[in-house]
Amino acid sequence: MDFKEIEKKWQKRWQEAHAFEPDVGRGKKFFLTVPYPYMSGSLHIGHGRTFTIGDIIARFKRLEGYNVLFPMAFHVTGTPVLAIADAIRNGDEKVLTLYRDYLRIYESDEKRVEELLRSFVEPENIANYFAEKAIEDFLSMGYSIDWRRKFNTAEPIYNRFVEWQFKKLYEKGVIKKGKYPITFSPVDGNPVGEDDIADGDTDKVSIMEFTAIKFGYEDGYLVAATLRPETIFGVTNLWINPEGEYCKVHVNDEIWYISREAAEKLKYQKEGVSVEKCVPGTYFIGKFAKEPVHGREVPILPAEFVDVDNATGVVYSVPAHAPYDYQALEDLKKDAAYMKKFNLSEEMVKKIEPIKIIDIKGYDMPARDICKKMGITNQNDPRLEEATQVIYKDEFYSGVLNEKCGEFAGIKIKEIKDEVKTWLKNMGRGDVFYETSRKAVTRNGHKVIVAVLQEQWFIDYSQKWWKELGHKAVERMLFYPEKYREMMHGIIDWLNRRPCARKRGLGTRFPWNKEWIIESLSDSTIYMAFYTVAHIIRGSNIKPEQLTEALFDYVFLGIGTLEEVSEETGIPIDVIEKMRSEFTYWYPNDQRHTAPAHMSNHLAFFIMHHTAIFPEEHWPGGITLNGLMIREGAKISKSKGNVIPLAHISSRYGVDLFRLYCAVASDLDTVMDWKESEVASLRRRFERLATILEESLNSETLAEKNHYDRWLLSRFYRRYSESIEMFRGMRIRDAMLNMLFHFMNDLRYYEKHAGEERRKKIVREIMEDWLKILTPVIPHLTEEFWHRLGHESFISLETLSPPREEYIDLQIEREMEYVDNVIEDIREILEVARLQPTKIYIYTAPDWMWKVFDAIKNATPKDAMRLAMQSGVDVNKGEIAKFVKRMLKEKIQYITLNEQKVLEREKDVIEREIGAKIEINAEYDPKHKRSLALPLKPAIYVE
RNA sequence: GCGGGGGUUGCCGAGCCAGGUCAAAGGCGACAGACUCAAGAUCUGUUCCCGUAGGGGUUCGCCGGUUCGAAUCCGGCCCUCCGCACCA
Repeated sequence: MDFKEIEKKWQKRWQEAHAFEPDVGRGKKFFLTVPYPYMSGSLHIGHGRTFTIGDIIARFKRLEGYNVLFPMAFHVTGTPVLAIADAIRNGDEKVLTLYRDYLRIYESDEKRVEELLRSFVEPENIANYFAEKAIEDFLSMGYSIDWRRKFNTAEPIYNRFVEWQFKKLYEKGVIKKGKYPITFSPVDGNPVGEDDIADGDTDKVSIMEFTAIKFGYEDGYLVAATLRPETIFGVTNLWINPEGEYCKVHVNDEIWYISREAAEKLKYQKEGVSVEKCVPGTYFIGKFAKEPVHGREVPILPAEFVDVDNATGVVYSVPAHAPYDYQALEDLKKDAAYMKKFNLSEEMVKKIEPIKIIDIKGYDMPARDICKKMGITNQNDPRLEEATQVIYKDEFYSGVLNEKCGEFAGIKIKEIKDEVKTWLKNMGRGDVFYETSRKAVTRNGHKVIVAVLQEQWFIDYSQKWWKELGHKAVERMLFYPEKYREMMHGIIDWLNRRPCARKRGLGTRFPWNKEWIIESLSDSTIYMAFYTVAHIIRGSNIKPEQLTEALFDYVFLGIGTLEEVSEETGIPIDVIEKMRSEFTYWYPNDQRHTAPAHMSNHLAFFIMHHTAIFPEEHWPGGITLNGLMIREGAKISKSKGNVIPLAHISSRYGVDLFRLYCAVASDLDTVMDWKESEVASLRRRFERLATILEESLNSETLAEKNHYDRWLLSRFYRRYSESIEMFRGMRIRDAMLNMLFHFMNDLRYYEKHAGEERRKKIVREIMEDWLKILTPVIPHLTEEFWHRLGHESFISLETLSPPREEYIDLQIEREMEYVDNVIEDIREILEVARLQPTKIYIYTAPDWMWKVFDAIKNATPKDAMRLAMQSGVDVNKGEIAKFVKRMLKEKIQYITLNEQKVLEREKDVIEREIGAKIEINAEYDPKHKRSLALPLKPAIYVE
């Protein structure tokens, strides 16, 4: 069979017939979405898993009789394609090579490749080209998508929709403006994300908030930074790096003294910062500054451990609780020459004693204790970092501020930290200084600092009413796997304010400030609603400017009147009515299927924005998720060179085979490994299926049914019925394993007993039902056979037949199981006893045993003996007791069965399997085996 | 750090949520046999250990607990994977 030809044929026929373009109002509906892909390149098999599962769900829902809408669009919002276009314009060889490779997936003419590549200097061209190719890819995968509704997120009509969304959010009071710290590259003049930072993916850079504490000094403040503001009560001195350079900085109307590096950073963190002059660190050493709490004069001392490029470059010393401070002070006290170098009075330095301000069990003077314990003897010992961590943790969780801390005395550190911070700020002596969690540079080697955006726009998710709505929605939704429900509750709790606009990128301009572009995740939260009307907007030639707030209010929220809206927009009443009815028919989005990576951003926003904007009946119905796809154990990535484009699936593997692999290779929730060896063995299985189906095409059905037929039909319809339930419960893998692997094993078993010819007939008997249950996963093959059977309709649009319960016959299945058990027992005996049989005798249990068995069939082990004795059989009590004990031990499940009859019937089969003659219940019993027989477990004697 | 998973017999991977019928599905691999000139495909059987009669023994990350009984429930420990805000 030419699978490729079959694929193409049916894809074309579906398209020509507009098979998957559903209209409003045909019975119960199901609206399924999968997030649109970002179009910066071609799609590969990793993406393919999610879309394929989505399509399988859509197709199964059609089988169940739903009117299914499965739309798709393209995401082009954001900066990546801009960066790519820039790189191409600048002749970046790596990017050129990458995109040349992408183009060669689709283009065979090298001249055309170069031509297209040159066009990619325009970001829109990249997005448009790959979006167009993605449609081809999706079509070639047999996805049942309604393409009439496609759009991309840079289109004016979509921009209007996003603007509307933001207006709605603004009305709810969740769009806000404020300051926000971000990682930033001063050289590039841009914010930097994880992707822009060298090793950012493996070694994350986070933003640390230091408390800057102002120590009175000359005409201003010497500003020390700390992560432990509560230790201010224990300050004994300040540390300055004598090798560093420090500057006098005007911060609005204040004067700060901080390191040169810190001054540079501060310019990006505060407004009104200017540097007056800089001097060497030595300039300050030996002088005094006033600590802010009591105004004590504390000396400024030299320390090499101070990093001028970390926070303000000024450190205040708390030798009682900070190991670095303790050790630096000890070092200094011992080094007379060093003190002399800086003209420090030895007496003054030696007088400095740690001030203990935190009481904690197990420590006398924490910093000293730990340095002694670890054997640290100088301030350059790298283990000081570890010591600091230990003390910090211990004090944070179990330390209590003591009487030296004024109003904060007696309170645990973890409860008081933030209050001390606020207290200092309110006194005008505390401020915030942001620093990166580690030294970082961009991929181009430019320094990364923390900058504070002064006028950042946010969506404020922190509001209580909103979170409550979010939780309520999550509670009502379907989640599969179920564990993600709890996770989503957690994410909603954690959501805070999120910047929603940036200065660069493609997308929608921010309605209240056109310099800003709405950020790419914030513009993709409720767009499923747009699918319901996109084709009407396009089909009726509605201009972007006609898409007013009033129009969308009417269509999506039912606010206003048709007449008013029609008058305002100039859109005919019937068109607006159509839009409104499309929306109300299709909404809510019943199921959204994607990957778990989207949980904490997109999916959370998806839920939250729906709850803020739409009434409850239009909130999302459910979220289903599938894990990542990897290849031969490795992550799929361009850099690894192990990418298989979706466009190559058809020729390299076959689409149905790929879809089948997606369905059965692993559960939805687990990582799926694309392994060539597994694919190959699945291919054999798939081709075997095709052969079996093909062989039955022209076969007659069975005129009369024997017990083997009844057995097979029973197995089939039981599996069929189970699989429908599995599909409903999103257990796609189990459903398919059942209908394919397990049922094909049944067929093999059947063929062994009933023969090949009969198999062909019985397959013909169940073929329509079999094809239907398989069609969501392997639509092309099933469509082909469906039509070869003479059907005119598309199987893709057929409805499942109800399982034929009348065929499900547990008795017949048990009988076969019984026979198999007998065969297996004989085999085991032959093997263990190493016998070459000449003849085998089988003895079934006597009638009285069956009577007792029947009496105790539902009994608990406790009651069994009593019931057995009361069963009224005329056998000696000891016999009965012995029998009951054996039965309890063997744990034989009760079924009614005439053993002798079944064995007689299957005699030929057993003899063939064993390769020896058998005799049932013969008088001959030389080894007295007959007495070992139990119901359903006959005694066996081999000669 | 915060949050969420997972550790099962050669490998992959079910089962564990609703404890017993679990030596534990299915696939792959391996071995033996049938078919074939041969190979491949297909089919049959075996694949934790012991066993000359259908039996017994030891397993489901480690330690302990609950129970008549635990891969399955509870507690602790070790290891591992994933997500974490301006990035689509």
